This record gives sequence, structure tokens and C-alpha cells, in this order.
Amino acid sequence: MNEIYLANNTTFNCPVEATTSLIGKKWVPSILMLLADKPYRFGQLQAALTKCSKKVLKQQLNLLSASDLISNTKATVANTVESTYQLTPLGQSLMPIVFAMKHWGNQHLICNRESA
Amino acid sequence: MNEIYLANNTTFNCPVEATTSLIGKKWVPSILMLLADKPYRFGQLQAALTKCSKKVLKQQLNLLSASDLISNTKATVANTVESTYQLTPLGQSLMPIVFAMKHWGNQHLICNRESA
DNA sequence: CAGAATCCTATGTGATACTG
DNA sequence: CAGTATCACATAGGATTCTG
Repeated sequence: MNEIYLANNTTFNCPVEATTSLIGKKWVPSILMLLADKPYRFGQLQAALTKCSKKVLKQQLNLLSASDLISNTKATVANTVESTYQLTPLGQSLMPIVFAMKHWGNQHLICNRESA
Repeated sequence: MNEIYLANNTTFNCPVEATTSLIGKKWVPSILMLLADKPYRFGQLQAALTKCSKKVLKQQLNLLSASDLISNTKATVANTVESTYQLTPLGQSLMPIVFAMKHWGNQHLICNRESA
């Protein structure tokens, strides 16, 4: 049987489990959704994900980078650092699945409290 | 903006996050894979998932039941209980995504230590 | 602006033993 | 056979503070 080793040195027997270990992180879907549209700077991501702390945001960006789903370029402009994140081709290859999950969630999981 | 309320009384703003909260549990993908093939009894699931404790197995089966992804029927045969689990239509509607995740994981995440 | 370091809490997961 | 109960542990996530 094949084992799957991820960049973060975790091991899985089940490919679905390995995939969810990436997508399953709390803010990763939202991050991917944003980056699917266009590259974002760190601060822009933070602004978009107001309830996500810098630590966790950076943590999950690191995971995505280590897994080669996103790439990161830094530049120094006017004495400040600009850190830009964007999807890699591998990250883009995952987006159809993320969108399928979004669609399924919207179709099947929404229940409005008023109508309940 | 829509909020998503799951059967386990958790709330999400992001449908992908809500979906992964179901698929993302450690043994859920494996359970779904098994049930996609045919109904299983509790003991059969346990035998197939040797490294999953009864407690966690039951816990995740409960989550799937509460979310209406699987159904459970019990029967008493020869003084013992037979508890059978099977996919609901809703659970089946999720399988294409699970298989897509499996496929993506196999395509992109496998790295064999020998070749590394 | 981006990020690293520290501390704290909630949750998920697991081992074991017990019950109807 | 199919659970439940209890204890213990690892990890994820968050709040706050500090740095180049």
C-alpha cells in the first residue's frame, strides 16, 4: 500500500485524508478562494480575513507554501516589505475541488435559523 | 451573508469550511469509501479500520448520521445486535467530491521515500 | 508591513475498562 | 455485538506582545 508524505512531514495512508489535511485547515479554503481571484499581499489577506489572527494566517500560508500550493515573493518598497502570495499551478489544480465543495455545501448544508 | 448551521450545532460562514468539517474528520473519508461500496456493520467497519478505536469510530458515525450522510438500522439476531450503516442519497451526492479528492491526492501528493 | 515568540484554551483523538 | 464512560494526551487555534 502507498503511503503519502506531505511537506509538513506528516504521513497518511488515505489520499483523501492527506488532501483534507491541507484543505481542512480553518482558513485555508477562504485563503484559496481569495488567491484564486488574484495575488494578495499579507496585509490584504489579513484585511479580508478579519477574524483570523496573524499567527494562524502565517501558519496556514506556510503550510500551503510548503505543499507548493501557493508561492511567495517579497520586495522592499519604500523601506517596507511587500510579501505577495499567489496560487501555483498545483494550487490551481486543486481549485475545482474547492469550488465543488463550496457548491455542495451551499446546495446541501445551508439551513437558515428563521426557517428552522 | 449566509450562515451555515450543521446538525452538530456548529456554525460556518464558508461552505467549504462546513463541508470539510464533515469530510475532514480523521476516519470519515475511509468510512465513506467503505460505505460507498456497500453497507457495513459496526464490527465490520472496526475490522476494516483496525487503527480506529471504537469510541472514535462511533463518534464519527454519529456525526455522519446527524448530518444525514449515512443511516443506521439495528436488528436483534440470535440475542445479539446488528447495527448496519449505509450511505443516504445525501451521502452519495458527496462521493464524487471525495473521489475527486482521492484522485487529486494520488496524482499530486504521493512521494515515495525511496525516490526522495 | 510582515513576522516571530509566548502563553493559554478548546477540541480531537486514543487506551482501557465496563454494560445490555 | 455494539456500544458507553473515564482518563490522558497531542494538536489547532487564538490573544498578546515584540522585532527588523
